[in-house]
Amino acid sequence: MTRVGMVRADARENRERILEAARDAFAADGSASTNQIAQRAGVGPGTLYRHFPTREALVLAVYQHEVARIVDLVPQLLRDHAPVEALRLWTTELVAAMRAKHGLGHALDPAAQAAVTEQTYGPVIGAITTLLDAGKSDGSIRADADAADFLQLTGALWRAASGPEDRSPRLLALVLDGLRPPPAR
Amino acid sequence: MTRVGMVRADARENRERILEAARDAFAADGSASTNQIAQRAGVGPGTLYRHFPTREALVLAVYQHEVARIVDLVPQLLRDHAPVEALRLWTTELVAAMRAKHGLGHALDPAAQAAVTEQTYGPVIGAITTLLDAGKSDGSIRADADAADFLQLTGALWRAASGPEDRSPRLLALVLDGLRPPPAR
DNA sequence: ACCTGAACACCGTTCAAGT
DNA sequence: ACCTGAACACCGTTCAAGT
Repeated sequence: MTRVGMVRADARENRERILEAARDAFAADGSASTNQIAQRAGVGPGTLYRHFPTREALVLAVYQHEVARIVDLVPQLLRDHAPVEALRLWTTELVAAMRAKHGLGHALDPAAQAAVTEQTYGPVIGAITTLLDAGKSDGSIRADADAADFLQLTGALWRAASGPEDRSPRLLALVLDGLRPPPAR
Repeated sequence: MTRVGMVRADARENRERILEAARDAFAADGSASTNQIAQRAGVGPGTLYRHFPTREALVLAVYQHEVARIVDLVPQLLRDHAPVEALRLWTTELVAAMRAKHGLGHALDPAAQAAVTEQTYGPVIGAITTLLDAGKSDGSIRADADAADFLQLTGALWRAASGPEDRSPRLLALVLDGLRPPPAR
């Protein structure tokens, strides 16, 4: 009873091992070759190309995997911390990941970069919205705080993180202060 | 009487032709190969590498050439236009050039990108300072306008220019309005 | 001094042959 | 259905041989 969507176990395992090898290889060197990654994953180059039809597709998959991981952090953070602190920790994680993966971006032409943004924008906005809503509920974040605005500012953060000294924690603190409700009068 | 710094005429010509071929090739396709460029310039690959020891060095030279060209535009613009209009035209040119060369940036690792910035920052700040000073002299630009601030805002401009519709002219108009002196009271 | 172009090691990608 | 790995066209870069 073979069904559509049925995948052989070895194929699924190979896919996972290639993705993992790619993540490690890219972390060490953004310009790691597909053949190197295939070898590191213990598969032939043909197998890599069966799962990811171009180098770009592989890079994109690594990005999406990373974004999904960070988005999934939200519930745990909200369980363990107050909303503003959860938002601070989550944003720190996001900036660190963007910084680590930044070298990868250079391997992508503008079209591919647009694809990444499009694929990841929704989930990231969703995560920020959840975090902001938690703060709005308990009054620690002002009611008109906007997720898209916050993400825009986050873009400035990772540029600040790329300098000689990492000024991003200070900037992040500043932004978070700006989200606090105005003092009652 | 051979002197240090003496260069054979054919060498100088080759250098210029390679640079020109590289500029054209990169404009069409940021990932044009060095061998293609050498062929386009009518020289052997070895000649290209004699003048530019790595691909990166060639890309850097193209950038610097372009920035120098734009910086050199300033006197002409100030002769033909009022300071604020000169600044507007000059910035438009800079943003257009940055946009055209943006694909090139992707071919550079972060270290090389830092090198570009370092090499070009001084002259660009100089050009902006000249333009702002002209406006301060005739009272069309406020006295505390700062060249570094203006350049920072320009960075945001070429990001705005990369979107589906080019919002940069509107943003530039806004920034220029901000440079006007405060109304007398 | 400088130029040429064959050559090198390696790249992303393909595909015939296997299981 | 999926995997292997030799092979292809091309990349950035080098270097012996020419002028």
